Amino acid sequence: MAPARRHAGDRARPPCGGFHRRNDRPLCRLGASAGLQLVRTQARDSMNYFKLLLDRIKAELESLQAAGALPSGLDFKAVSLDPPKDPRHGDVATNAAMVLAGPAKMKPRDIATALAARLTGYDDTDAAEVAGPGFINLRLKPSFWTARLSEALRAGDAYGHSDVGNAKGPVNVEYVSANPTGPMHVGHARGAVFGDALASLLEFTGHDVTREYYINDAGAQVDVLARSAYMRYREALGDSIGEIPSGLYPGEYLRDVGEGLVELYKNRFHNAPESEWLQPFREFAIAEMMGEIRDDLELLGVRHGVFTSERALVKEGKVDVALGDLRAKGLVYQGVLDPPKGKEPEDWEPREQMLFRATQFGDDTDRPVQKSDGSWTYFATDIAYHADKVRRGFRTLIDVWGADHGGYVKRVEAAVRAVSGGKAELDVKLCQLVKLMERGEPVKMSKRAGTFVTLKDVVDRVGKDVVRFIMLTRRNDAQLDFDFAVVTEESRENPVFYVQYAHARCHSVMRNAAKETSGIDISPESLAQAELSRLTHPDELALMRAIASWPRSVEAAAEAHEPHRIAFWLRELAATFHTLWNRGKEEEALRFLVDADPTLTRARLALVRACALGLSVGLKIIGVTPVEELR
RNA sequence: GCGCCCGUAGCUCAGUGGAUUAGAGCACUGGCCUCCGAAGCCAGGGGUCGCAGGUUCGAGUCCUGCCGGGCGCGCCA
Repeated sequence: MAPARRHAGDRARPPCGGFHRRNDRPLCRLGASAGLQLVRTQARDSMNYFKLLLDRIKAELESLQAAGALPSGLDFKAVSLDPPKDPRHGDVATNAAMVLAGPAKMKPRDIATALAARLTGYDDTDAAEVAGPGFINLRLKPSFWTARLSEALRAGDAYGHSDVGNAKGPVNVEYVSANPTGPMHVGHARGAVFGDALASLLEFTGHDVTREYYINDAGAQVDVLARSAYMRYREALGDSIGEIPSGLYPGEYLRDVGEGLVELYKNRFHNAPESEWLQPFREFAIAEMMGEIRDDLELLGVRHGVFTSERALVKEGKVDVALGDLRAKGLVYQGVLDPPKGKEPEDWEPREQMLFRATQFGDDTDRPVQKSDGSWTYFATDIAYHADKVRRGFRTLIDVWGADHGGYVKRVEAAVRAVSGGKAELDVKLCQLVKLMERGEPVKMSKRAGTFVTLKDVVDRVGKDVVRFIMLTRRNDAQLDFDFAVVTEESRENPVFYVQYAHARCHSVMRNAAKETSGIDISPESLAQAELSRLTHPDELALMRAIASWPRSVEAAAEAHEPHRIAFWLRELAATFHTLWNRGKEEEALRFLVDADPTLTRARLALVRACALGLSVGLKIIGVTPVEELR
């Protein structure tokens, strides 16, 4: 298995392609963040209706205090508002009475009754019922939901956008970071999509995000790459090289590199010793591989803003500096590790080496930072790399890795704590395996047999949008089956299709409206003025609720660093819409376009428009192009 | 052996800082197209949330142990 260390990818033939030739500029920054072209809005109130109602509840609690019905000096922090599991319990439920009962030295039900009485007084509230041990279940009137609908329409493409991330400082999302030794495979695609979607999600919630790729161009593997390229170089010069020796990369993809080397150097290194060609060949091959990786990432619509070269990091002495700092703090020392517990390797010998005190920061054992030849270990450069991120001002670091690097998490987390003095936090997101399937049968992959499925193969076959969506239909830490048959199917089983279909249907309605019903302005701004009180059917309300849940869902997904929630939310909204659509087939009065009643039609178009808006905003965050027509 | 992740309906999986009677899709059964896109929708059955303890007024959710699966485990990246 290729030692691809992290997953994910991104691309575009480098405007900053010269990173490994110009050591003076290891970092290239392309300002543009890919994906969303979001309207930057002024500080805006959150449209999260849970927050809105929570504020209301806290205000009423204060009124109760002012009235002497509740002791003063209570902390309302634990008061929360959530959707009840059972819809029959109303629209939202608060635990206020229960969490305050203790501190207030009152019975939960007494607090609940008093609070409920006040909450009933609002125009948009139908009922506030005390239930169970002291919950207050709120039932909201349609006017509450139409107000949310109107907000959504007025917000347009910025619906759900918020500033909650502003306060958290710059965030660095490092993803893909595939080794520049060969083409990317499906596993990389998952990391690429995950990282990119997460970055977009964070941007959408007001975070200052940098998308970063770490180029692992300093290890022994890139020497292997250079030697492999040398074989292909000789091959291109007409030598009969036979089978690629084991230990080198046999891939056909290096033939182009060999030819490129001939073009560049002619036969200059044909019979030269390795010491002469290793470095130039390495640089050339790495540049070529990174070019391919960037091209592949471009296919997926993934673009990083910053590429950091490991080799440059070392050359600039950043590792020496970082380790020197740690040494000065007494966090690096010469020592001998205990053998791994339980299973002792046969060739185990106690060995004195330079160690980082990872145990002081939550790791299980201290970790070596220097090899016996005096060069730094991979971990040492990683310490320096993360120290550099901290130095650049990031306080939240997110690394997206393949699950096979799980054993590495603790030590890097420890390193980040150590180099930042606890000021920065690292969240490592591990992406589990992707299993390629064909109608339920695993697709066999073997690099040797040439049945290796690359990222490009997959994207070429099913398209960028399908790959992106499917990669987010499972949590990152769960294995994912990617079935070629299913993901190209046009049925409910295929979530990409299902969501796109809902979006297309919305636009179909609007197209018909523009065509058949003259004089209706279907722009969101105009529809926000529609007489939304005409929307009263339970399924219409259900759709309004689904749309209204967006701001809270985005915030929660961003906070949890879980972009898959966006994909789930989209399916939910699509399902709610399909239900309402079909209601119109059963009952003609529920169709969206009612010729005899333009006012009603306008209100329903507002609902459809907002639904399309929700679907498209969500799709854009995960990098899927919303389509207005399927065919 | 140690560490991390996972274990929810026959299958694949959600479950939002613990809270009122645990959800969806698939599969299975039965319905819905002279009608805005039936590529869709509706209805029905189906679960000791791996097991055992613990914390709590309350645990799928937090803690401990065990069982099962995945990944990793000193100068590889």
